[in-house]
Amino acid sequence: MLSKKAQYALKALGYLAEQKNNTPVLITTIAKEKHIPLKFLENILLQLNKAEILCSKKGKGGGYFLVQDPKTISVAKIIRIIDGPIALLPCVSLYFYERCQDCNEKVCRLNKVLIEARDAILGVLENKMLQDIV
Amino acid sequence: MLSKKAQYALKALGYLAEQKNNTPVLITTIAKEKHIPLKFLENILLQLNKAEILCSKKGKGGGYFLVQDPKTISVAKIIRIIDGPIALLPCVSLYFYERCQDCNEKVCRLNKVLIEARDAILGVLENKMLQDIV
DNA sequence: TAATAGTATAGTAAATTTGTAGACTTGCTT
DNA sequence: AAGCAAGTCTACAAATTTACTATACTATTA
Repeated sequence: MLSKKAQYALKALGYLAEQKNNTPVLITTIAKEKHIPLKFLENILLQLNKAEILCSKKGKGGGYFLVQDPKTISVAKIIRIIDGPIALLPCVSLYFYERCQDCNEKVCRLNKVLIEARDAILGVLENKMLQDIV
Repeated sequence: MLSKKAQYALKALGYLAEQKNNTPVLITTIAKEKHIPLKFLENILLQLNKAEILCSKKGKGGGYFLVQDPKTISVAKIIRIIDGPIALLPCVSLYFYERCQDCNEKVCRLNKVLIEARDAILGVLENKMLQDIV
């Protein structure tokens, strides 16, 4: 399941993607519009900023705005930045891979099943873009 | 991601599915063979027992054994019993549905995307059986 | 009836999630 | 250059969940 944080991130990014001319929006505005706790949202936006999904402008008239075209940011990418792996176990994760102890991946049948499951869900989430959820 | 509990459940059920004649196996044996903390495993097996995935026999010569054919128990079912929803949000869960506040499902585009994602992953997990992971 | 083996309930420690506080930095405007 | 607007950073704290433990109980069978 997605965390609240990831849900908030998707909502906030959706809101930014809706803006005309990609003009800076105040954190406060996003928080109010999307009913997200202000300070929590600050953290989230900062994290997305560091991941270079969005940019900020300080001072008067500042705020957050998207850096990339909403057509090019996948839902999978956003989820990974906030929640980490999409796969059901680390041993089948593409971006957060960790070896299982107690199990030989070459032989493990569960591994094979979960790789199939991962590919199935990524088939959707990698191809759905921010634009598709506004 | 799957919890340890769900991983242990899959391992334990896999072990039971491997037994010839479906003869009762001691919790202690499963715990040792599969390196699962004994008391934790007791809870897990009890939960699977209540969900009617497996049966128990008390007294000498007792233990746990499968009630159903491993061909008929899906990986999805086991995960649901232990971890609950497979979907990414409650508002797209088939078995653990809860309405979103703050969002109209009829209009919400994220809802549509996550339903697609759910169907994709269930396409795999509902069709992979316990037998497929031993 | 003693030993075996599962049942049930509650508790606890660690980790994670969710959210808060407050001081700090940067940049715009006058 | 002053002063305010707005994002940055670090740390903390409450709530929840996860992973695991303890203990007492019940049912079965030799």
